[in-house]
Amino acid sequence: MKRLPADQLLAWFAHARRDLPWRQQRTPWRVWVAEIMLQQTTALVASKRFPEFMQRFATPRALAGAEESAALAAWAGLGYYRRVRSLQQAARVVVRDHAGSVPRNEQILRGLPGIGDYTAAAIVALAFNQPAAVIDANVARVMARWLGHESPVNSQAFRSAAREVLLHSVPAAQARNFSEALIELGALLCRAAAADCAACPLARSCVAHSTQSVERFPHPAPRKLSTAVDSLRLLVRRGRRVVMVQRPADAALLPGFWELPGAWLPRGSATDAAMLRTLLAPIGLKAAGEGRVLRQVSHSITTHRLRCRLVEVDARGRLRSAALVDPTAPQRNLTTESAKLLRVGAI
DNA sequence: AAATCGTGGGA
DNA sequence: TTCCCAAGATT
Repeated sequence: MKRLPADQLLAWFAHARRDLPWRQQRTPWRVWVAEIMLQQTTALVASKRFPEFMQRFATPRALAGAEESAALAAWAGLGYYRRVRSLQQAARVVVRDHAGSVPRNEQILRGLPGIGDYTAAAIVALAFNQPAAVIDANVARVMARWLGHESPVNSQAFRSAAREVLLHSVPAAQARNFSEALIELGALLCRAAAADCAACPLARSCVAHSTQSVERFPHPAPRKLSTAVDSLRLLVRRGRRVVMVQRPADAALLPGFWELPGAWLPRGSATDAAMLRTLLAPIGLKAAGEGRVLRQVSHSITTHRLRCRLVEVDARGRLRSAALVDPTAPQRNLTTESAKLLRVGAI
């Protein structure tokens, strides 16, 4: 079987390696948290948030013992909040079943909430220097090109081919550097849009490069289309505070988060007095007048593109199922959409 | 197993 | 502005 040129890869990594926060004081817990934070999140964003999160939750035990709202607050703005909820659940399992230390076994790790094939392999390799098939989007792209594999990167055929080559190529004592080097190679050289083959230590043996077809691999995934939505958010003042409501605990989207009262509406919906009445009635309020638009921001949530308008409304009534919050110092976990509407300048 | 979950940043 | 991407997991 073809084998990746590990020595050349490691030599390249030795000088190209970026100095990222999670590569300092490497411990299993720091590796784990970093891998979760980096899921679908750029290294630039994660590097700004990682140090503070680790300071706040320095051990699995620290996170396990915290309130969920504190964990969410430390994750605010990173998105995919299920990640931190799962991480906290997993930390509790580790405290309960593993005396608070991160398991070294890939299968045990794989069974913890929020840890899939990639993250289990990454922890084993990067934290414990054990050989594993660490295949993230970067490595998948590198391997698809290097092998010239025609199958989609999420196919079983490609995955098993890549896994076999990786496990056959990884130097037993260099699992950490080898695995991290391939990720780094994908991030720095073998990028999706533009590959820098001239600098690549794998180019000599790369099928895509030798056939001048790097841009053909991997085959692009079909585009998911997004929906345009108008989000109407109401600003109802009570002195210095404003009315906020909490999303249901079983909501598919952002469960348990607080936000300004309002709704998502089909793009172009009328925002007349009747609409205000409909939105305010559930929280016991009755609008006086039509309200006025204070500002508009754009935001997107997975497949939805939101145009968010903040409408100030005078309303009376006895508040139900809602809370009064100081918008300059919100104590609760807000949706980013509402936070954006309140953040832009003073209201 | 295709659809869904958030967000910031760069092109 | 708009589009696309970024160290995936879950159902």
